[in-house]
Amino acid sequence: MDCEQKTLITELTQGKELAELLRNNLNSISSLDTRQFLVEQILSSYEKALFLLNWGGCAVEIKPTISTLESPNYYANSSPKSDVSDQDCKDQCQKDVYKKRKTEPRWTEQVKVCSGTGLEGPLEDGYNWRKYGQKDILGANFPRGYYRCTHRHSQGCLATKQVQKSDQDPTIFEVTYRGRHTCLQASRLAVALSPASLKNDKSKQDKDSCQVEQPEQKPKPLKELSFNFREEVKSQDSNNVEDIFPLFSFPDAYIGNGNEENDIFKESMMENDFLSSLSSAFISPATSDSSCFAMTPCHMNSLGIDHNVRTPESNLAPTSATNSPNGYWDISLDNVDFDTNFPLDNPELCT
DNA sequence: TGAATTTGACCGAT
DNA sequence: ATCGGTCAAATTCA
Repeated sequence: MDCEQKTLITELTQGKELAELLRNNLNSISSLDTRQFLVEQILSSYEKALFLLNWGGCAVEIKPTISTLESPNYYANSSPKSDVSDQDCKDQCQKDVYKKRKTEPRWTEQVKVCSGTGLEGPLEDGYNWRKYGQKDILGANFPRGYYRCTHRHSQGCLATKQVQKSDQDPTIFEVTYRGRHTCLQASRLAVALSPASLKNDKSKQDKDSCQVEQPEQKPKPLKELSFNFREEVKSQDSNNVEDIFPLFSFPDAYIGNGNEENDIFKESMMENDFLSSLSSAFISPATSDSSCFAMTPCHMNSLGIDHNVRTPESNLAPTSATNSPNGYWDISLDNVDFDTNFPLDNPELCT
């Protein structure tokens, strides 16, 4: 086993132990700071592990994030030339941003809309999105809507998604996600767990129904909690391991801030053993990092819901979780549960 | 009145 | 030159 793998296992093991520690702390009266510290440590471990998987090597470096790339200071500080005009710098920044965005993790989720429920149109995925464009796509019957995270400017979150009604089945929306959410959308959970929202969960989609350009996503309850209103069909479309191991982050509400809603959350977690399911839930690429309530394909299977997996670039060619052209996807969802037996030393995973 | 959406223009990739 | 993705001014909404 080489140094790379050892470091990787060390980081993942550390992350697991920290997570267990955090779980124990949830039952105690430990301070918020303690729990936040644990969360930060967990995130740090996973970030390092992801870096190793992405770039290899033993030395863990800090690669610039998108937000830092887009920061004017980043380029100002990184450019050795002082005589570069502002315009040149701006142009270069723009080019690099485009390049970087092209390398963002990307995956597609298909959302089947159940007619007659009053919930036509893709339900929100728990994040707040703002529409920034719409395009007619060559060869497609329906336009494609472009959405970015509402917190793009306030928190520098660069997650985006594209929503397009399927040509084959207009009841299916193909949602392509790009980039991870780096924002903290605490309202997602707080709202979701409020008794009122749970009571009135089915709601307010009427305005947007049956429009491709519809999925207006203002802060609303987590629909993953009522996933029976839709089927999710997910697919992988990325060579980026972050799709498989999306950054695991807790919104504020997960961490706890002492308010009533959070108490409800904690009770809910204890009652339903939510934490025990997080390890599998958070690997759901379609819901990315903090969508801990999302159903993974495994869950869907367990519920007897069919799912197909396909990639846009493969032109709808059916594939499976274990049939990916890229090596990372060979880590099938069935195998990934952050079990201590996770086969990191399997050479096949590194091809 | 601020936030969200619409839509034509612009830009980079191919 | 064309296409997909993004920007940003205008418009609409709450």
